[in-house]
Amino acid sequence: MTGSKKKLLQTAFELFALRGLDGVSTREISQKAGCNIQAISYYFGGKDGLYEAVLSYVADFMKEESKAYLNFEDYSKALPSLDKAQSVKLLLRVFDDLIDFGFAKKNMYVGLMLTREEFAPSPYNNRFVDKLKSPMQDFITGCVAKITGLPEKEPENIFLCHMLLSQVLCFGRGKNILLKILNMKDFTPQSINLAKQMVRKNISLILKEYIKEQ
Amino acid sequence: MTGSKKKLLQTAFELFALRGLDGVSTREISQKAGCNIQAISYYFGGKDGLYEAVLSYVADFMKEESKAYLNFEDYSKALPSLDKAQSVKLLLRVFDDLIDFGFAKKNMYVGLMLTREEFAPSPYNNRFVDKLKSPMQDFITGCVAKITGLPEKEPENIFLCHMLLSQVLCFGRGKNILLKILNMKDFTPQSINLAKQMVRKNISLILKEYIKEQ
DNA sequence: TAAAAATTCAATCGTTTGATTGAATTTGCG
DNA sequence: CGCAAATTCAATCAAACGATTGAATTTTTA
Repeated sequence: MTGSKKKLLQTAFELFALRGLDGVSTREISQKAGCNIQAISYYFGGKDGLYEAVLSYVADFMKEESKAYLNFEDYSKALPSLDKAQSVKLLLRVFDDLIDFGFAKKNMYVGLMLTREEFAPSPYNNRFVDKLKSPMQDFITGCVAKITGLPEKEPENIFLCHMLLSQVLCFGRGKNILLKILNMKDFTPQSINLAKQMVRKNISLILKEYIKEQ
Repeated sequence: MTGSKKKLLQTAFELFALRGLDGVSTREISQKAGCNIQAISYYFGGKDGLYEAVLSYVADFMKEESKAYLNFEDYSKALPSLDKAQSVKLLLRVFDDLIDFGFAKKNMYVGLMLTREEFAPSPYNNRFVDKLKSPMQDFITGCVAKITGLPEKEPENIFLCHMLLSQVLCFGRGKNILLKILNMKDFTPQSINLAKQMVRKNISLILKEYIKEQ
């Protein structure tokens, strides 16, 4: 990939993540990328094409990132051979990783983009859903169903997954709000550990209760 | 308020909630409101003024709505005279109300607007923060601190509040996702009750654990 | 009812938008 | 080198944007 193309993609990525498709003009993008406006048409066929390329870029980044961890397809495959205790352990580890991911500074724009697309999906949103959202969703519902004994598609299981996941993702999504409340500039490793510890504690508490009821 | 002004405000409210300030043109608003473009300048001084007016309108709507319930200032005032069990009860009732609010169809655009402003605050966002967000935040942190015995401003207390609240708000925010997963068109009273019941169960579980540890 | 105020309207302003043109320049390759 | 492909550029386009003008109309008030 040429320098200009890469620079355009990176610049557009950050600007789109911050302000959305309608909030950024092609002129601003090209200017901040240090190249001509026409390059957008040349490389991406236009503004929409650039946005689509950005989404693909983010999806690929996540895929690459998840080679080592957060590989939900592999987790789902491993699930059948695990017992309940092991499933709980895996789920908690995944949540730990998700919190690390959400807090990592280098993932800031990725997080913004994912949140933005979740709230107001663009026509190219399937880039995320297929490669990312669905595998994660599938793993979590399957894992939780296994732990609780609930049918996977039952509303109670869906709601439970939704609630558990929201407790994890709220740290990535609410970073700025939390920093403001805590009157801090950045999260310390200690506070990240605290978040992970609290998630582990509360979620295992909830799951244990479900196991107890069986 | 004249007919045109009201119609403009209502139309702009729905369009801004769905697509944001940059996503809607004054022409579309005035057309769908059934009046001239110039009326926007006449009544609101321009597009930005209209957006500001929409935010005020939403804040007032929430204030009005919360006269009967969700009155966080009153809850905070009542807090000192409550014991721990009563505080838990109040918190759970507030969460119940929040879920009802989030699921109510008539609050759809309000919910979108609040979510949008939370994710990407406009310059007029203080309309919400002052009238709504802060009182809610204050009540919850105070209430939870009282229940758990944690200092109100301690990171652990802040994180806990954040996690608890996220479990509640996730139903309002994730409505569409949930409906899609559940393959449903609308939430039934039963499923709303299920959500409330699960929130009550999980949150009281978490809080009880904190009480136990003291 | 007549004057005044409030409201609505069509027409148009200057700007910004995304996109295109066609030429200039750089790069890769025999 | 010399040619062709790839890339970059300035200049410009039509369309959409928010805003304004000034007249027409309706409503209010005395």
